[in-house]
Amino acid sequence: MPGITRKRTRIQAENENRIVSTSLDVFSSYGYRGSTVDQIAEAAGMSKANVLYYFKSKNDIYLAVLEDTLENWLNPLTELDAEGDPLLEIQTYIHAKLKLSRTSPAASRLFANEILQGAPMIGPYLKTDLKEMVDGKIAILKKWMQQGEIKTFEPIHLLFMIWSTTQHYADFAIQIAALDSSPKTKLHKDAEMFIDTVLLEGLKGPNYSGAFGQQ
Amino acid sequence: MPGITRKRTRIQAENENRIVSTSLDVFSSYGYRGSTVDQIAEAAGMSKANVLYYFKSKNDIYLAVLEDTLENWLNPLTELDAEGDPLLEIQTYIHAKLKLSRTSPAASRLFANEILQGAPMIGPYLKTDLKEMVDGKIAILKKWMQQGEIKTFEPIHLLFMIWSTTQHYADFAIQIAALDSSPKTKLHKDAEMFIDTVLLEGLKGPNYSGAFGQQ
DNA sequence: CAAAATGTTGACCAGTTGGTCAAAATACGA
DNA sequence: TCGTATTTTGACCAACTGGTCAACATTTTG
Repeated sequence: MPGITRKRTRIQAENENRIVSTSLDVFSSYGYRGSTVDQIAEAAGMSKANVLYYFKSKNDIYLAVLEDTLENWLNPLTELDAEGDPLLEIQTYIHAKLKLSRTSPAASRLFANEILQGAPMIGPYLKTDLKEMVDGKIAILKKWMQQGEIKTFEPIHLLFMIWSTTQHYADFAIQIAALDSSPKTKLHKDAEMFIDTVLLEGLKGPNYSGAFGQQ
Repeated sequence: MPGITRKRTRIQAENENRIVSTSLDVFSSYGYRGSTVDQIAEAAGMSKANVLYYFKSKNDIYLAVLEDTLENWLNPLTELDAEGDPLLEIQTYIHAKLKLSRTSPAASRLFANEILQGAPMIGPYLKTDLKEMVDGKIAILKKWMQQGEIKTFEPIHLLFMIWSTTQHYADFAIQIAALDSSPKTKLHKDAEMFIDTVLLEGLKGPNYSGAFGQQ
């Protein structure tokens, strides 16, 4: 049994990685309920029985995929630095999230699916670890507001706007493709320009004086 | 057979309505694949066989629910008026979408699920009817840009930002609840204030002179 | 190289699911 | 009230799904 053995063999490592990485595509496309172990097995190029030799249930595969993706997906927010220039920090965060949306749309859709279905797996994580990190970042935003660097508002809504706006390009890619035929590089460049222009300009507070110059 | 008879009887009308309206909750909570006819039957308070007497398949129920919801959900955009004050028109649209997100979160989630799964049902609609409407509204935004009423950018991204930001409060309600414990009325009021403050301010163009006054 | 450990899979199983059908129950018009 | 049309449902079916298992294949190791 792979789980109990002291050392992971070469084949174990290879196959577990293969299952997890190909499962991301499957789960993100069809959701948990909509994905079958047969689909995963075919995507990974092995038999269903073999998939279930490495992960004892479909749910275990799903958990492994979530864990594998979660850190990467939420990482950029940790970089938001209280000591940096406020608007530049926010812009950097936005760009990082936009880039993730472009390079890892499947990860975004995996989470969107999970949350839409009521976050049955990551619900507890949201209320503890994620909330803790978010609370820390909210404190930073509040400080910037008090310093007059950005406008004053309930800070969590800025995070919601950044998350929703950037993730939209991954989660609703099908709708976007139906409405806009421009190539993806142009689309994402335009998106970045729009968000920079509007959001960052709209955030500037009374005492703002930073890398963007006063207008 | 209910579909063929010339007149819909009272009972037919009642039951079909009941099935469609209770199915919205089911489909929006679990997605198409995750919902079962048994769940729908239980939610509607009748036997599965009876549900399938009124709709010949699960897919037909889903289509009826989508059709029933689609119009309502996309309606506010039609109101965006080329002759109105630009920022006021946009603000009105944002408020209408926020209100829908608050009063009909299930509708929002139904579409989010459908789009996430690749829009298998409404894909064609997106490329024709919706695109046509959106193109018309883009033309209005371009006019406002040329008049200097709002900043210049690729206009479709404003729609994307409004859609994503407002729908986020319905689609990601679970995550929001995990991160923010304030009552829903406060949450939505704060959201509206934030979006008004930041987005509308960020949109103002060089020649702007409207209901909001010059700052 | 041989035996022990690990890896692989077809066949199979039980539970679920979408959908059918005949028969019973109810509503309704004359 | 009675006969016809509509409504309702329990029993049933075939396809699908997650998961098991014994037998076979390959890799690793002494």
